[in-house]
Amino acid sequence: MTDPTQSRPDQTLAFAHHDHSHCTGDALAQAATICTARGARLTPVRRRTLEVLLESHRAMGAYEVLARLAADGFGTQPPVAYRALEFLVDLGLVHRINRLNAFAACMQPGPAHNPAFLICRACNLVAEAPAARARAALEASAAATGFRVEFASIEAVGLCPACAVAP
Amino acid sequence: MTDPTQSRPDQTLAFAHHDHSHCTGDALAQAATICTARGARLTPVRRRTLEVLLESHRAMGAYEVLARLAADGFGTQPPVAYRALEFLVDLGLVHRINRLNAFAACMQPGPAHNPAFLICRACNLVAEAPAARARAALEASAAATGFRVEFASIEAVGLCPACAVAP
DNA sequence: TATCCTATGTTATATCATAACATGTCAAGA
DNA sequence: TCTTGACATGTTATGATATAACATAGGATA
Repeated sequence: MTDPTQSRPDQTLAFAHHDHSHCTGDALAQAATICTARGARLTPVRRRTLEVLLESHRAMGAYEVLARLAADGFGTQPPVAYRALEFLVDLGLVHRINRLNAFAACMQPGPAHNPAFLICRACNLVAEAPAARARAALEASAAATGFRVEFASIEAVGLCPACAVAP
Repeated sequence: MTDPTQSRPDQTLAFAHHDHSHCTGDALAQAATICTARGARLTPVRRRTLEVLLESHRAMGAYEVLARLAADGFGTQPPVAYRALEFLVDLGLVHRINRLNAFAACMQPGPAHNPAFLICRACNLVAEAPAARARAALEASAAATGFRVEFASIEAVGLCPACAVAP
């Protein structure tokens, strides 16, 4: 069950080993498409911000992202990172992980993609998991109190398969 | 006059009008019981911290709590509030709302109480909703990737019944 | 090419959180 | 009773996260 070589549902890259440069390239290409479709501009800082997150494949703090941007010759002050991140979050290309005050690139950008996050407390990798059922359950529960859910964040902390084996 | 005009599931006080001083008293009494049972001390600062949260019935930032404590003659520096809050969170008497970087008193303290939070974006009230089903769905989804969930936070933002009517 | 909108950059400051250490309190055991 | 040790409370200082406000630059288009 924790064997990463087994076949699995296609919704998530999860924690399995995979050709990371490949999935990074895919996500970047998708990002460009989505930006074009929305009439938004994937400028150099924004693009680089997304790349940084895609390459690390984990949640990064804004200041950590900023350091990378500064090293690449972009601005050195917090708003540079926060603005790029906000842009990407608004387009659904990056997710904010509230629990960590951090940001992670979205692995399956697209409409209505609104996953749960699985945060490994040992290695800090963040994976996305389908959350449709959990959201449905939450909305039913909320509806019983008359509350109308507009947005929900579902974040789990635990151990990823690799770390569960060798903690 | 604890009269919600309709009957509802008993798990949550939710957003219905209710005798707030009454539920505050109940929660305080429960808190004392839980502390005793755990061999922990509900000291004046800790007790007052819980009262402040119970009275407001919404999520409050640590510095907001601190201001109240300082006004009541307790310490004036951040650790005073953060330590009391941490103590209460550890005992399950207070929840941390990651999305808001804030804290809210637990309305149904007790074992294995691990609700979802419903945050009204208009009036900032926070209610708890049963999350067992949503958690089960999340765990199933996570298990499919081999991830072992140890803790999950489920937070929804939206409109409470009152604010949905008169926004 | 003048103009407007957006993006990028800066300085300064707000907000949230914890490390490190000093003092006080209280109960258990010498 | 006195000592001791654990825990609680308080402080100063600093770290970490985030945004407000304003200046400059770039590109699209009337």
